[in-house]
Amino acid sequence: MGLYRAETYRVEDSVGFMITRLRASVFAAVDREVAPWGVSSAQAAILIYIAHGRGNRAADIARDYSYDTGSMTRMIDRLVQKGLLRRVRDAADRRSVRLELTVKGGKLTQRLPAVAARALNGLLRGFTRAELDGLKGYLGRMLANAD
Amino acid sequence: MGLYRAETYRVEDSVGFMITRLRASVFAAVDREVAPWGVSSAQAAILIYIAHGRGNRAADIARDYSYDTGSMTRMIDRLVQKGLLRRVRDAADRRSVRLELTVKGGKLTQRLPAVAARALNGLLRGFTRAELDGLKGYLGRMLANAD
DNA sequence: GGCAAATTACTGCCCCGGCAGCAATTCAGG
DNA sequence: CCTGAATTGCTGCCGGGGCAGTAATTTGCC
Repeated sequence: MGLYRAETYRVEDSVGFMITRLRASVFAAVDREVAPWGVSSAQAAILIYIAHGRGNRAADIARDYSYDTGSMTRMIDRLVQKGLLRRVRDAADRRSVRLELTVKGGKLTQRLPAVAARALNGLLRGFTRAELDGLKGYLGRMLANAD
Repeated sequence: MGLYRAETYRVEDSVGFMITRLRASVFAAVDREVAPWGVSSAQAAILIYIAHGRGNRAADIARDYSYDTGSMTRMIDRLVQKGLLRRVRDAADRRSVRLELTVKGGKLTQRLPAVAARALNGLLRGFTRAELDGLKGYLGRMLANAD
């Protein structure tokens, strides 16, 4: 009854394999673009999140990006070590650590959206707006099925 | 001119973010299914490749799956350690190591395609054949743009 | 008010994967 | 035949990410 059957299953035909490969390509493309600024694509996503004022605690990012909080801690470690982010203990709720962009981090982050957009547009060469919406619709439906 | 613009760029709207999330969901779904047999989704893909007789050297798998050969070495290490795979030095070309399924590995691998198919079908609930083809078409076009 | 439950951050341990560099081996051209 | 190039597999090092467990703190409920 399903679309994939055991007898004819080939890894390379599976949508899982294609997505794994494409994810690697997206990472590589964005990494290439942001590398001159000394950050990775995953790090850039964190910086943009904070710069947009969407939240400033590790738990916020972990929730919105579906990340593990343990991974977040280490991700922030790397950004702090690069001098782009600062940890400030929250006086009101002392369990929390507020994340603040340093001056250097703020300047850098202004550049990142344009750079990320360029990388994605390269991968979407030849796509119409409607096709992108169609693709995102398919991805959204699979994500909904995953819950 | 591109579909994404710096001024309106939001990480969660980007197709890159959705693909990253979906890849994690696919991994998690397949991992859940194959976990009872003591392997991961990535390991299952290697075993299926070998069982299908598509090639039996690390370099073959690395090429067809777009993997790094260093990663392959470690992946094979884990499968050998679990007693599912055996390394046999090739007498004809002594640079090569032929990979052979052990009896235990062969028995296990027979089960894997059905299990992987079930996981994918769960993620594709509600998809028609045409929609799956449409999705794969989009993914294929992005992959082609990445080269 | 006091105690249980939830939240936040962190840590250790694991798997996955890229890059660069290496040694052994094979192959191809002069 | 011999030397340089290519291939194969391995290693160290790094970033990314999940899971489980822990300590500190806050919150909610009796």
